[in-house]
Amino acid sequence: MAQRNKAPDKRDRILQAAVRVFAQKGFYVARVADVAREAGVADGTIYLYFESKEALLQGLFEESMDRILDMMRELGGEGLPPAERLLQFFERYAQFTEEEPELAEVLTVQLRESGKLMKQIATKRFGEFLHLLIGLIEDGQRTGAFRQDLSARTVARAMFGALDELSLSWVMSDARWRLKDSCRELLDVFLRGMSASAEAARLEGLTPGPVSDTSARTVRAERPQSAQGPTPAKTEH
Amino acid sequence: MAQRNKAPDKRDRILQAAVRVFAQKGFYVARVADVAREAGVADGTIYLYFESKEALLQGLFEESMDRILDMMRELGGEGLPPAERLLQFFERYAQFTEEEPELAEVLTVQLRESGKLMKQIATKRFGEFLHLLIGLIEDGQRTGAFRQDLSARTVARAMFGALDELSLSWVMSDARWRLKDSCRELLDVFLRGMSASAEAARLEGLTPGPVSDTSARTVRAERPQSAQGPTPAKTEH
Amino acid sequence: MAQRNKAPDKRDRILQAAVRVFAQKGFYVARVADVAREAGVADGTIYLYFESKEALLQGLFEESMDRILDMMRELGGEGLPPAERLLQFFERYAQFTEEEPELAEVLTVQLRESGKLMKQIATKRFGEFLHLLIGLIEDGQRTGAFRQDLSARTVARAMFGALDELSLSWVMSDARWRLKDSCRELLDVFLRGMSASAEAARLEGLTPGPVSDTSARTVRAERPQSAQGPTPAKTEH
Amino acid sequence: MAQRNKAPDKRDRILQAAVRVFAQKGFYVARVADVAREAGVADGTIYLYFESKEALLQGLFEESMDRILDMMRELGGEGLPPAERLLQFFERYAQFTEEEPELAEVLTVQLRESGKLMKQIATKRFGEFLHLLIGLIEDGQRTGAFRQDLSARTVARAMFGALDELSLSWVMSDARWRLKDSCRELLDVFLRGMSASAEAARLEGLTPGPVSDTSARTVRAERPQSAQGPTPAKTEH
DNA sequence: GATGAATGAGCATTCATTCAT
DNA sequence: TATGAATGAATGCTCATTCAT
Repeated sequence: MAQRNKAPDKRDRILQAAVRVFAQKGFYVARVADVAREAGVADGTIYLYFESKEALLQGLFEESMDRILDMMRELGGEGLPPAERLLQFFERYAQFTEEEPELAEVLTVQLRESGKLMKQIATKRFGEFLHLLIGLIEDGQRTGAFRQDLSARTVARAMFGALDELSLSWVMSDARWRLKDSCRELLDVFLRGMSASAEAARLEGLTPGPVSDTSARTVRAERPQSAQGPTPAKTEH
Repeated sequence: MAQRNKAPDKRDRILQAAVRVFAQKGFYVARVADVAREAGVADGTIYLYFESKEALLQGLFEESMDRILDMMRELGGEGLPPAERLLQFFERYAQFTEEEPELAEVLTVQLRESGKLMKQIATKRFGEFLHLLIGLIEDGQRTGAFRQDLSARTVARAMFGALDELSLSWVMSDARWRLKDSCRELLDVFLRGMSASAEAARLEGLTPGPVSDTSARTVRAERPQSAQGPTPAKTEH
Repeated sequence: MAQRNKAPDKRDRILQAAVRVFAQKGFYVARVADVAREAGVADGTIYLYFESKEALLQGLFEESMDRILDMMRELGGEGLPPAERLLQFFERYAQFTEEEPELAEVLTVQLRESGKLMKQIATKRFGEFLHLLIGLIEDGQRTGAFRQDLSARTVARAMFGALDELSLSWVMSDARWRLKDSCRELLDVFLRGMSASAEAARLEGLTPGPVSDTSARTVRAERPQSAQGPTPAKTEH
Repeated sequence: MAQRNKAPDKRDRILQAAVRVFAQKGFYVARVADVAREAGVADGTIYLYFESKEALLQGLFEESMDRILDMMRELGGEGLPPAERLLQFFERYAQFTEEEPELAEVLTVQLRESGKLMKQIATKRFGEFLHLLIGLIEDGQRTGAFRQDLSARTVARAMFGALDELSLSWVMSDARWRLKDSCRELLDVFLRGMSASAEAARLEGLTPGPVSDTSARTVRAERPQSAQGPTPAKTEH
């Protein structure tokens, strides 16, 4: 039966071992004995903390996602503009991946496989995660910073997919470029793409260094269709 | 070794059955006997056409990807503007997913898991796929339509990630909205985000219906910000 | 159903292929498909001539043994002394092995394994084979050439074992010495050992008790029975 | 990998069960499950002690041969005459067979099949075994007790073959005569045949041509080498 | 007769899980 | 709590045999 109180360090050691092993071999290929060896405990010990191999993955998933969710929830104060908060979101996501690539890989890959394996488990926390993004976008839409002809859900999902893919490709590649930079670049594209007024759509001030935005202003007039009517009809998920 | 002559229909039946079964249960959970039953053949028959369960997945992956790659390669004539060709790319991707959701699911999920299972197999064809996207973006950058301060590779990867995620979420949801619409919406965001001149970034003319394209021409001034200073430094993968 | 009339050449090709394949891989490791390929026929064709894989071995065994038995039966005229006929027996056996080492190997090895696999099949013909040897020895005993205190059956069996072992070791070794010479050498030992006239040949001093190497000759008294009658009581098989 | 510490009794129980099962059904026909049942353990338990079915046979072979080799190595003191030591060798071999007929059967049969299955494994220990015999014979040749015109290797191999065959026939027959007696009888023949002093023991009259038993002495001219020295040229293996 | 694609029973092996110590 | 030997159900794969052509 899963214990959460006693010898929490052992439980953690098992979880961390599981992260490493699952990242390296994949959940199905990894053996419980592999995790036990990596954790430095006996096979049976794992079953003192987790009911099954699957429960181990579930525990790993839940606790990791909780940490990520916590990290994401304390995004810079509510007062900050949505673009700024999105930047923080992206950067934290990148930072998390860079700091714990193995965990990121497990989450990234298993989140897919989970569609079959533990839909119910993942759904809840992933839903929350997604809703954080959706909320940020909707905030921007409310304040008028972001186009309102977009489905926040669609954009959020796409953002997550893009972010996740960059993250995965970073994790998979041995050569290590700056994931954070790529994420900023990605956000820049998204922000421009979502910008209600063309000139606003910049990473103004967000990117390090002096960036001028001068050409931005001239653009504004346009997006008639956004004015005239939602070019891309909001889509539902 | 796989036979391609004998009874091609049987080989296909097995592949199709594998798609259904793998989509439903996942590769590792699925039993070879499940595929056999679904295909209406004996267990052993599968081994007349594929060397192993893994080879079955590989065959499935390769042939599907080849079809997708073929589909993507014959994108509208070279003369069309990159934005238009990207739209076709997105639409075809969406259409493929809508038409063969089970196959899409297998590819989408396994492409991740493949990181462990069949990296070498997937890499080649997925690389080609990615390069199609990269090529389209680079074309746009060359013609001046797209910003040149972006890493085509990063954007392509992000695009794929976003597209893939939308596709997956569509596949996973039982309710079926119009994936193609979401993809258009997604492309709209990307095109605006990548647009060299803000005003040019439109889906104008791309979406069905009366859309004027006139403003497009004015845009070309080109990549001021890129000139003024690298807003988001190009990142590498 | 086994056919013995039509296309006898095909049946033979299969048998010969079986000899090669069984010799090379062993009966259990060899696949029916291996034999078919070696024979240049389709898998199914084998079953037109033999009821089963086991029947194939049986056929192979029976026909080979029949040839060997025929060869052994026409040993030099009845008039020849047993020793001479034994020599012919040994030489023919050696010759057969040298000429058809693969077949010899199959017979030699399978005759053992056959203890489990086809006791009944082998028994009959092997029994005949053994009886030829026994007959030769008994003839010698009758004529007084050979000691009568030996069990012809025991000696025959031992002879066969020795012959078989030499044959096997010859077959197994890549270097090819003259098997026939070894067999003659072997026979020489046996003939001396069986010789009725050799009064010197005794088991003198072999029985437990105080024995000295030098006293060997003098000791005889200690083994009165050896002196008085058949030293080694005839043993039964 | 095989464990030797944990529960040595269990490992032994498995080995003993394997002996019984392999003896009864033969290695290839026997199922791992049969051995498990016979040993009173679960199927999987076998794999805690042996890597594979084949490794089980190997372990069985090695440990048994080691026991036999040990038994044979401690033959009566070095001071005893070779004939005496050979007797002990034969008797121990017979005793071993009589005491552990099933093991003897497995070794006897598998030693043949091993030509294909585990040549490398068997070779080493069987080689040692053979060399014990060869050594005994060469000792006798050195002391002048045995003829020096014989290849010790050939004779040893023949001895083993004869011994093995007697052993096998004893094992195979349900009726149980005294194997030890047969072996003594066999040794008697060999000793006489190898005896240096037995002037009567000749291959006289064995060569083709008109030979009469009585004319033995006259014939010699035809086989000059037989007269002058080593009658049968020493043969090599 | 000949073929060889198809069959499916059968088995070695694995590994998540248990439980006596 | 912790252990790790033992368990045995589960499964990928093989291959002797069949039979439609």
